[in-house]
Amino acid sequence: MLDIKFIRENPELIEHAAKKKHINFDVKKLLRVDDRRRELIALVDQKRAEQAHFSRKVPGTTDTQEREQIIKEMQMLKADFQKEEDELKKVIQKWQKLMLEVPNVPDVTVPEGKDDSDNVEIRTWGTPTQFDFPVKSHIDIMEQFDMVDFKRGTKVAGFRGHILKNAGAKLTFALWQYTLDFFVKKGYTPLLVPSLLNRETFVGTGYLPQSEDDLYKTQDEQYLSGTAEVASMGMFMDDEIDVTVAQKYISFSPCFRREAGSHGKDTRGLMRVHEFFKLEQIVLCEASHETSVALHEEMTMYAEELMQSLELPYHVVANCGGDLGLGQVKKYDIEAWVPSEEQYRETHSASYFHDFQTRRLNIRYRDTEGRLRFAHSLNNTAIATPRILIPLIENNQQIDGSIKVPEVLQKYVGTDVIRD
RNA sequence: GGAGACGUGGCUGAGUGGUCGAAGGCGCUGCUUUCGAAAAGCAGUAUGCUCGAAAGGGUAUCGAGGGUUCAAAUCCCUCCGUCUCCGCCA
Repeated sequence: MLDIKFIRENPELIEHAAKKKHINFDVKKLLRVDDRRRELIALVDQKRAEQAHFSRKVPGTTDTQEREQIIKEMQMLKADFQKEEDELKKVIQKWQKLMLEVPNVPDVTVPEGKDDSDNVEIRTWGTPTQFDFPVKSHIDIMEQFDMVDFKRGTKVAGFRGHILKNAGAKLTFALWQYTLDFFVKKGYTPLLVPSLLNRETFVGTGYLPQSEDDLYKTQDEQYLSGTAEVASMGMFMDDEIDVTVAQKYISFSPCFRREAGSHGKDTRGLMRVHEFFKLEQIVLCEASHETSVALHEEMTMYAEELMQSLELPYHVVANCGGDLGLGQVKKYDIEAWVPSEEQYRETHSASYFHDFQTRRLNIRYRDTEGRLRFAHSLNNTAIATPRILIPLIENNQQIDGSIKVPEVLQKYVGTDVIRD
């Protein structure tokens, strides 16, 4: 959500934002509703003031006749503006609905484009792994070592179901523990948050009402979140927080995604599954663009550092306007090299929002002048399993069929090579 | 799942239809006093919307939403949450 005053003063910026993000949004319609809203507020406030003026006379009036006269007058006054009061209620509802649809303004450095094919590579690390033997996919390797059971996974969970076994499960636990330790050393506070959440938290983080189709919903009107970001931001809803020093959290949760728009995409393997696990970086900071940018770069750097420590070749792309969410100002994706596909695939996604989320969630802090302000929020993947297993296993396959374990993971896995 | 109690400002705690955004206390801020501090005294101390250049004005908000009424913290309904007891389960 943006500040209505800002929207009113800069309608052309919102228009550009919608265009750049390839989102349909009619600013003029919002402004018309806002004009009516303010008109009605002025009118109703004035009538209410009149009413309050008379109302205050009632208790001091002991004369029954006079008293009844005042009440009669007030009855007429009330009947007079009941209509406007009812309309105001409706207009405010309409206004709030539209306000939730206003896109945040993307940064000028965000490249133009309509989808992920227009994302721009900004740097690479490492070189795509070279093999002097036929490369196997993670599916073949993992099935060979009984690290995964897709057949029984779909038996119990349906389409995209999978069960991690043996080294597949061990590697996963190792990655979680390693990543948690990594970020705790960076000063992040660990959180283990729920995924089964109420609607408000999704509206607050910007996932609803836009992406209703992507979420699983329960019969109790709760939703399953696709990222720990939702609970980690929602936990501060309506709070006054301290961001003298940016608050940094490393947050773990199961994640659920319906993948409604991706039927037929990545149907095999661990690339795109309905249920997975993720450690997420969540940061709340003061309302300063410079601070947001600096922290955005920092959290991206940390993720890169983690990838480097795992010895995984990757590149970083700046997401184009059309690939940004409603609330995102700017986003970098980290994509790891996947040998079997001979291309980079997304493993991390780092974005900042300015006060888009905190305004919806009402998360504020006091600045040095003592004024209440909406904080800024950012988030980035720390590690997402099982997806990260794909580049991890494929890039580390050996000619003898075994899988090399990256050095940093060895103490967590308990071996330097997986061979049976 | 059953029975009951409760939800008021930063905290505590009054208020059961009318001059109540809300007494008192605590805390906090400023001033007075003091060499300084404490204590004391005085003053101030919520947030949103809206009008205004500002000063300031208006209005809304007592868990949330709806209703009754000229008027709701107070009455009615729904929901959410907390606590106590019982039951059930890990």
